[in-house]
Amino acid sequence: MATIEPSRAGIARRRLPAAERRELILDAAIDAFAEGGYHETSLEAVAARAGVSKALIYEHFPSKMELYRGLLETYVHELLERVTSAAMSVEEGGEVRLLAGVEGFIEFVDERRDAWRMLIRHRADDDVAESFERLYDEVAAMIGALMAEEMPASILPDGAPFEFGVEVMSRQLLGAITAVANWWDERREVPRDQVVAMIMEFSWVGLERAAAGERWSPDRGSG
Amino acid sequence: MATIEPSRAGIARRRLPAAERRELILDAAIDAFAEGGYHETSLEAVAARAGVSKALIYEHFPSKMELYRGLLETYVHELLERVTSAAMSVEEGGEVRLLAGVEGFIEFVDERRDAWRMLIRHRADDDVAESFERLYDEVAAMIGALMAEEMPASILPDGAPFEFGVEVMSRQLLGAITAVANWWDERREVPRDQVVAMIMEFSWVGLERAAAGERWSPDRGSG
DNA sequence: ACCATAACTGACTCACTGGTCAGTTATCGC
DNA sequence: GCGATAACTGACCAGTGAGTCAGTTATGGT
Repeated sequence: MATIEPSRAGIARRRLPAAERRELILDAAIDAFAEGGYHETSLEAVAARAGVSKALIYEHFPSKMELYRGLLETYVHELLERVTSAAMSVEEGGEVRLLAGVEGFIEFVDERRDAWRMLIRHRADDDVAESFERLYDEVAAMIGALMAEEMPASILPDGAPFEFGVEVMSRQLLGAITAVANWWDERREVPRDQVVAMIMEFSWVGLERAAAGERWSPDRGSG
Repeated sequence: MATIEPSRAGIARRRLPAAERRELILDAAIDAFAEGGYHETSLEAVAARAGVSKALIYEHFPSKMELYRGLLETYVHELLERVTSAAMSVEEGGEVRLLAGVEGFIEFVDERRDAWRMLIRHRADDDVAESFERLYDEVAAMIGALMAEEMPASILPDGAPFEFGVEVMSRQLLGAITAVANWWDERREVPRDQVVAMIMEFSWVGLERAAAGERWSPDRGSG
């Protein structure tokens, strides 16, 4: 983006205060990692994109890994925060709350495109995968908590433990949302509302029935 | 697994016919890649696991990438084949067919644990990601085709093109299934049938309603 | 028995990249 | 002005890993 040529008035090229430079590096890093993933992106490439030397990056971050992980944590947190606060902002539970949460999620994907890509695309090595799984776990847990409020205690066949069913349900929901988000990422022309609607269409009815105590049973599938 | 020590009777240690050795290398490669992903797994490690020298691998495969991609293609194909034939083996459509497809999918995950992990875990670099996306595309397309048979022409809000809604629906389904499969991968004590039931529970009711022409509408979410 | 061939290997090259360090220079408080 | 300090860099190191090659040896067909 910003070519660091001294064209821009010639002032303020080098010697930024640490905090600012740090920010620029962070920006460059999101771009770079979103584009290529962790392993494919060399620190040199990040440095080039930020218009600084690789060595400078080490003055701001202890290692490539920490830089990446920091980014991850930040955005995992932001996504989580958005979904949670969106869902909590409505009084009612159930459908309305789910809708709010989904909207918060999709909003994040819409507005923080690079961040989303970085989160979802390449999970890099096991170290990072762990951070990434935390996103999944936390979001799923949150969804689960919301769902738990209004679900009967036995949505799982054969009376398995309660949280069990909720856990799996929320993971499926998250999986479905993620799938749509990724699809959407290459079809941005589809309006946001429609994306939300498609998610609700697929997910809500199932959850609603489950909440009402209706259960799918294998017997139904044999006639 | 097979330590190549000449302990086993001492016979037939080295000098296998090419086809057999190739198979052993392939097996070792699945294990290795499933465990660590593409980038984290060195060819040397694969070689060690197969009990041969790295150089020999190059007598069977042109590059690490080709080896990996070959594996991917093979299992993508197998998964696809399983799901398709399972779904096609039932006469009826709708729920029964979905059930069969899901069962086929979960069966694959169950029986080909390593292959599943290799497919899902680390998508490696863009080259591989492309192959991987094909899996998603193809499975989604297949599911979509099955769904299309019995869905009304307008499950998408605002009358967007037909395949559009089916495409997204099938992706959500696939996303949900994948999420459950990954969850299950660390909880193998849960019986297979229960996993299938949980998927049906979440997905079917939504699809069923959609098939019946019921649509979720944003209006519902405002009261 | 023997040799042509195919299986197989050790030891190498080469490129890349994370990380370091000694040194250079802008900048800011005085 | 002028040092002290903080921003910044080029050049380097060390580890790693893909891919190669010249050569060794088992094996099966005659």
